Amino acid sequence: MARRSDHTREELKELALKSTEQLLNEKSASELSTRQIATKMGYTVGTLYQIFDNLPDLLLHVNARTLAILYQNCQKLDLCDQNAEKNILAYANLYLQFAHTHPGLWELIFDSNILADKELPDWYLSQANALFSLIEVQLKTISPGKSELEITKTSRVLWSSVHGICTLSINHNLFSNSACSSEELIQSLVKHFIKGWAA
Amino acid sequence: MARRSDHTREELKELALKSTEQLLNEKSASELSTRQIATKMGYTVGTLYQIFDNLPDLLLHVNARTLAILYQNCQKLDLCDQNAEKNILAYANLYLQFAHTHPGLWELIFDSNILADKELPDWYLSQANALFSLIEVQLKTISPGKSELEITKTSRVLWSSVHGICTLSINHNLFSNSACSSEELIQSLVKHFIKGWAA
DNA sequence: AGTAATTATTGAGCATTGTTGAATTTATCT
DNA sequence: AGATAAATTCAACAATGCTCAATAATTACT
Repeated sequence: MARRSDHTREELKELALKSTEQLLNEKSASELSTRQIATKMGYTVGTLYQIFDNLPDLLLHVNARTLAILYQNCQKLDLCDQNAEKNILAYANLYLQFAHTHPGLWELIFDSNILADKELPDWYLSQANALFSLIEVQLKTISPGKSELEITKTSRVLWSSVHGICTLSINHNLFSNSACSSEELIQSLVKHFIKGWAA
Repeated sequence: MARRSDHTREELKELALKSTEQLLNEKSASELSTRQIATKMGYTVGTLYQIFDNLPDLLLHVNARTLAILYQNCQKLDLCDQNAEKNILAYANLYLQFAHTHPGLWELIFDSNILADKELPDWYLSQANALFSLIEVQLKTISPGKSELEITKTSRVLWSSVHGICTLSINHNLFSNSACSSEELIQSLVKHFIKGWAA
């Protein structure tokens, strides 16, 4: 039996998230189980349910950390002051690369089944909005004249489109026979869309 | 006990697919179960496993029918000979509307967990390619000079992007606080991308 | 220090899942 | 009719998320 003073509540939370993230490096989100996570922590399921409401709740917290890491990585990029399109492409490629190197974590963010259609809490939505803001900043330098709503809309279009390319090229191989890499697709998207949008 | 001459093998297959499709009108793909499907058919699970290898196999056949319906709907559209951009937008809106009116069927197509990462068979991939071809036809009328590879690539970009917008606006409400409808996002995408691409 | 109250942890138990295979029922053929 | 073949059923298995009484460990109090 794990001694109850081995970890504080906070440490247990951290331990649970870390264990889940490790498991997601080896297997897909749908193969996760509470017993597996608990075992990896060195505890049993009961303890898990003392920290999180349920599995979807745990996974939501994993997702929050993933979004935070994505945001941090975005901020580490050394952007080019003169070329906003280049910056947006850098963001997009970072997104794509993250999806490739951490497919488990990435899939989990968009797996609506596993998250059980819970209403996303505000603290979670603001994290997502922070990522949108990065693109909006760049869009404003391209077309300072456009309205705030137009900037918002366009950031959503770009994000969703990049996301769609990641989804279809990673999870599903509907494109298998074609010789187009996802990098090429994303480059085409960003280049042509911004060209047409800024005109 | 269902009499064994009640349905032929083919009729059972049809019955299973129809029952699954009906269930997907009421609940999401992750809530499906073999026992539920069998009950709706008026049979038990064993019979189901005589027709399909397993649940992923059954769902793959459901998806094939969904793709076929999508393709049929696309062909029913009365296209405008003079305006390829308009046609592509019509395809995109049809796609979006289908996702809205049949969320269960639509989610299932892209649920990699439920399909268990099976290699997609050729007959399935060709159905998907048929849909791509529709867009390629339109793209060629816009820019007859572009190479075959460029046309292929661009159809993938457009499809994936439209798909991404559907995904993020239907399954997940990351955009909840913004006032952008998915129709607007798709219109922006198609309009600006094609403008920049054709230039 | 010793006992009582509190809190953490466990693990058996419940309903449900996909899948299998032996038993049973139904149809066909001689 | 009797035998063979095939379709259908259902009990069983392992694994799932989650719960809750029992147990163990720590703290509080006298």
